[in-house]
Parts: sequence; structure tokens; C-alpha cells
Amino acid sequence: MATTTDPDEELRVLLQQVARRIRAERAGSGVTDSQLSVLWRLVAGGRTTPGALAEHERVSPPSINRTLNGLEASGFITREPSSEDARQVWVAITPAGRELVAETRRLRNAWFHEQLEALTATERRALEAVRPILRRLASS
Amino acid sequence: MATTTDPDEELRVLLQQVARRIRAERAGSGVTDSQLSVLWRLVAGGRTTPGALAEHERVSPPSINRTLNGLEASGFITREPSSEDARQVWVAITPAGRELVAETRRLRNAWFHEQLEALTATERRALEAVRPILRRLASS
DNA sequence: GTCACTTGTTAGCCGGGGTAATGAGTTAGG
DNA sequence: CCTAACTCATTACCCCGGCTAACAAGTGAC
Repeated sequence: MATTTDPDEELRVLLQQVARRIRAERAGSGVTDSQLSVLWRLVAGGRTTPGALAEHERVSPPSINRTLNGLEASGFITREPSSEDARQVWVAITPAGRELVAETRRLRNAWFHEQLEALTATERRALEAVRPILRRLASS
Repeated sequence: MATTTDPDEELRVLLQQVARRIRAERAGSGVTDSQLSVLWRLVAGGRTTPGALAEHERVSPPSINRTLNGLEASGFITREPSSEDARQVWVAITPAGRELVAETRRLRNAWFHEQLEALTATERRALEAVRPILRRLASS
């Protein structure tokens, strides 16, 4: 019973499954997925505000706030009221956070790296060709 | 500050973001993501057991059980004890479930479809080339 | 017949998404 | 200037869906 499946739908399902597979490689490093994502952003882009983070992560302000609470409680970020606009808050990564990013990133990438290394050169190229498409899909 | 990013890591992050983007296109159709996934599986593969579903969805037995509870309560699946092995349960999709799959699948694919249709022929081919790789990643 | 194993289920925890409401601060208009 | 509308962050609360631990029922082997 060969599933009579729309090819586009198979792609959609595959993308979801791969993402879940990646996510499953959590390595119990004490930091959650969304927390790591925020830390990664802070390393890449420097200090920012909760609102900007929410927008970047495509998540509601309350959601990002909870993530920030966890990170602050663990000492990986600091929150500091803005002096220009007292409604705003500056979110900055701490040295401990920076260190955690480096270490966790290594762990989190391990499985995926391993999978990619098993690819042939042709497959590697195919994947490269798709990178810009993924970028567009991610930001559309 | 140009992020100094490992290309493989960018791929990993992109895959996650695209998956989240797809998932966000939920269209409030009354059925949740994991429920639809199970229904889709039942349409494709016919009746099966909770254990087999859990394995296929790469999820723990209690998790699949909760999903099945929701589907049963909504009348989209039936559970029937096996006559050969009384420990086992047969899970089957109902006509209502089958209909819901058809309709929801259409809704759920809308956004993704639209994105894919905006691709050039070259990009389309690049995506096709990656399909078998995604299959392997999803099932590894 | 007993004991180990298998299958499904329940109970309870947690992360992380959402909306609604709130408080504090800023800004625009009369 | 002072009030009204708006903005940003946060709190409270709900829901979904992972997980482990524990358990009940059934099977099979010894």
C-alpha cells in the first residue's frame, strides 16, 4: 500500500522528522533547546532586548520571557534596565553563558556532523545547493 | 559581528527553523500535529498497534497513548483488542478520520506548497536531490 | 504452576507554545 | 502640563506533548 503521497507533503514530513531527530540529540547538557538558541543569538548579535529576541525566534513575548527567566536563574544571561527607555531591558550573555554555548554547541552538533560526514561528495553538494532555499523558507 | 558559524551548524539550525515554520502553519483545524501524523500513518499503512505506532513516530508508548486517547475521543480512530494476543490492541482509522486527513492535509500543506511553487526549476531539482538524504537522516 | 517478559495504560513531571491582563514608562494632543 | 493612547516587559493561566515510573493484564518458558 504505497501511501499515495503527495511528494511535497513527503518533503514537509521529512523536514519535520529530521528536525525532531536533531532535537532529540540533546545530550542532557543542562540547557534546553530554546535556551541554547537564545544564547547562540546573543553570541552572534550581542546584547539585545526581549522583544527583539521574541521577534527573531518567532515566538511570543511571554514565551521568550520564560526562556530568559531560566537563563537568568542559571547565570547565563543578565538583565539590565535601559537608561534611555526605562521600559526596555538589555539582555546580555555572561562569560558562563558564552562558555556553555561553545561546549553545548559542540555536543549538539556531534550527531548531525557525523551524519553529514557519512555523505558522499555528490550528496554534500546537493545539500549545499539547498542551503539558500532553506534560508528563504526559514525567514519567509 | 558575522557570527563565525560552522556551516554544518547553520544547516542544523536552518532545518530546525524551517520545521518550526511549517509547524506554525497549523490552521486551527481541530486536530493537533501529532494526531494528524498518526492518522496519516494509519491511512498509509492500515491498522496497527500502539507499540508499532510509538516506534514509527519515535516516541514513547505513553506519548503515543495520549495521542490515541485524543483521537479516539474525537471519533477518528477505534481501539479493538486483538483476538490472538489479548495484550495487544488494534488501532484503526474511522471514515471520519479518513476524511479529516484528506481535508487537513490540504490545509496543512498550503503554506509549504506555496513556498515550493515559488522556486525556480533549478531550485526544485536541488530539493529533489536532497530528498533521499532527508529520508536517511529521518530514519537513522 | 510459577516467574520472567511483553504490551498497553495511568499518574505525574516538565518544557515551551499560546492569549489575556497588568504595570510601568513614553509620547502625542488638547 | 496633563491626560490619553500606546509600547515593552512581565505575570497568570491554559494546552499540548515529550518523558519516566509504576502497574495491570496476558503470554510463554522452564
